[in-house]
Amino acid sequence: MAEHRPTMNDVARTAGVSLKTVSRVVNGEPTVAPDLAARVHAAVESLDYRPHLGASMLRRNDKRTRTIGVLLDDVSHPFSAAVHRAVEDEARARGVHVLTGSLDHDPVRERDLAAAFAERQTDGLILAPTGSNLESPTMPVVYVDRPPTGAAGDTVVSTNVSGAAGAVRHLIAHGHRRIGFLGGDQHLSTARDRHLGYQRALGRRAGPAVHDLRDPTAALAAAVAMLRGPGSPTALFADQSSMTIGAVRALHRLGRQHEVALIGFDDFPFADLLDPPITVVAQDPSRMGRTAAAALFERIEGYDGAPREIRIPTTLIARGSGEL
Amino acid sequence: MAEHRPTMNDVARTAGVSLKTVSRVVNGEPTVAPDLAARVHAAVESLDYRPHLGASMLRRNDKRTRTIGVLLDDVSHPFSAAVHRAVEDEARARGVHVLTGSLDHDPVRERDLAAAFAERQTDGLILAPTGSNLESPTMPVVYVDRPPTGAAGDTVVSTNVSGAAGAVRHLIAHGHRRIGFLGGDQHLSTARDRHLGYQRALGRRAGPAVHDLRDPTAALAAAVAMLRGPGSPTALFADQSSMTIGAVRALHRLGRQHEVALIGFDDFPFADLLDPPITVVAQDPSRMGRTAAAALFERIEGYDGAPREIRIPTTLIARGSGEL
DNA sequence: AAATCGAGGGACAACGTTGTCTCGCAGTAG
DNA sequence: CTACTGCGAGACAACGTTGTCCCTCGATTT
Repeated sequence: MAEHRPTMNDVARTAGVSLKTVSRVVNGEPTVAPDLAARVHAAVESLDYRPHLGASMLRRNDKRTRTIGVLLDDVSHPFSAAVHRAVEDEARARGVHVLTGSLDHDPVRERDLAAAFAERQTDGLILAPTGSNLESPTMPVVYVDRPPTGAAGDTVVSTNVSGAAGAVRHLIAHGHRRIGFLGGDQHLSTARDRHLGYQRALGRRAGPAVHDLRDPTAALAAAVAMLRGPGSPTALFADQSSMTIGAVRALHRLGRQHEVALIGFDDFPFADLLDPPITVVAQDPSRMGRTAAAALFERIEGYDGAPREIRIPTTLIARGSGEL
Repeated sequence: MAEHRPTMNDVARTAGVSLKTVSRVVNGEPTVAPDLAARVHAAVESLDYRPHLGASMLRRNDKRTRTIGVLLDDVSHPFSAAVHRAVEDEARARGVHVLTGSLDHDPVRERDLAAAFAERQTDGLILAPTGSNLESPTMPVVYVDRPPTGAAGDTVVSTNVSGAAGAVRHLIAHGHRRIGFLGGDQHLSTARDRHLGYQRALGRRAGPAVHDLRDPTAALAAAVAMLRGPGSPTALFADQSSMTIGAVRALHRLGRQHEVALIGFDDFPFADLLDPPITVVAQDPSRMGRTAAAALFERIEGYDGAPREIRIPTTLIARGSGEL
């Protein structure tokens, strides 16, 4: 015959009890006699019965799916990956599973995936917003890395302005006056905030700045041009790790890695093994992920306070490249 | 009133058609008059109706959930993260979503998560097996990075033996005779295979070997001990990136990074920026992920051939640390 | 010994959707 | 003018599970 998934009815028949009793046992209700429960468990084992999640969800439509969605820029990027892992750990502690997606800063993908997750009835969403306006979400959402545009919700961000300002002040304290800025996509508030911190620390002395760099290669080219140009800076500030990598490559290519200072925003692996070791403003992506997950689960549990902005402090890790 | 999710019935009422017609429109059946379809679409929009996935799955129980599971060692590890991203891209191209989990080499977690995903009715699973015996899975599974124990299935692996042997032969060709081995958990076939490649290339000349190193710190200590001990090797081979990092730190700490050669299995970010740049046997995790996903989708589509072992070639990237 | 009580367990309906069947109606042929 | 065809659309049942209600049966009380 056609083999079909065993149902509660099948279990009930082999255990010699009623359908409802099986349901009780499976759901752990206490009002079942021990011997019956044992018979049911045995039948479940022998048939390899698994409850049909769809049917269960249908009947008690209040039930959580115990699944959340996590939409980040790129799950293979170290920052996103660390956030993802931290969220997963928090979720696991609560028996919740995680659906993931990489957005690559594409608003269309953001909208599609958010809608798909909504349809799948995830209980909530952790989102690194692309910056386009989003429709008001149909489930709890916590934003991470940057605030949403055109919506409100709990947001977990790094202290971008003060972190960048601290880095630049560190350079100033070591005697630098001409400090170049290498920045990514200005549509993202992180890039804007870090540039703002840079400007605040320098005031009128703000040096050459290049924005909207797409990748390390673009940053490399921009850094080389900046260092060869007139009024060549004595120090560089890079607003994210891919910019920092480009800057490192540029300095090595020019052979000036020991005479031009460099501080990067966001730590990266092996920064301490380079020559010179790279001074960075470290974010704490694990803590950001944990915090975002904790906030999301509070919302899922029903907390209904005003949107919160949670700022995770950055740490200046002086390794030698910024103190030249 | 209690606000509840709009149902097809609500849509039917506002559109002034029957329940079934709404079902037809939502499912894109062609036999609906255009004006009715338009009315239904308008009603769907205005009510923000979303089909209830559970109910849908219940009725047509053949339907795919269009979700797969991906269980890797640690989604924040660069190798796993790259595999994950590649799988996600393949899945997206097919309109499939991805549930993730990090196993941390824990067989309990592997079993729990695989069972949970099965219950959620994922269409398939991509798994980096922990090495414990697993029960025969209830859905298509493709193994990645290493083959399963006590089960059979499509498996996507790197050419571990020949890759490691090639690296060691590279060292031999540059005059090295005493070559130390730094290896991870021998329960994993990757560690065993890479050690086997090392042994094959060296034959009777196999040098000092340390196994079961847990992390870079352990590898650092082992490398220092090895280099200070009698018959100190002139070259090191590290069987995975965390071992390589430990070896790099050890060489730097001893100040011998320019006199002891080093080749690591698995590339890592910025290996080319270190001093000296690190020669590695690069895996291709993106291709492994894409290949695994492609194989999984073939299985999901019903392909039922014998289990395949797909070997993804490694590439020796000579950067300077292995040619001292 | 009769009445009461409580707990275990079963019958039944309902969740939101889709497959099947049927019906109505317009268009066409006989 | 009737009969037939075909297509669009509605009525109804069914998917597997859980909530509600009720019944049974043994134990306790008076």
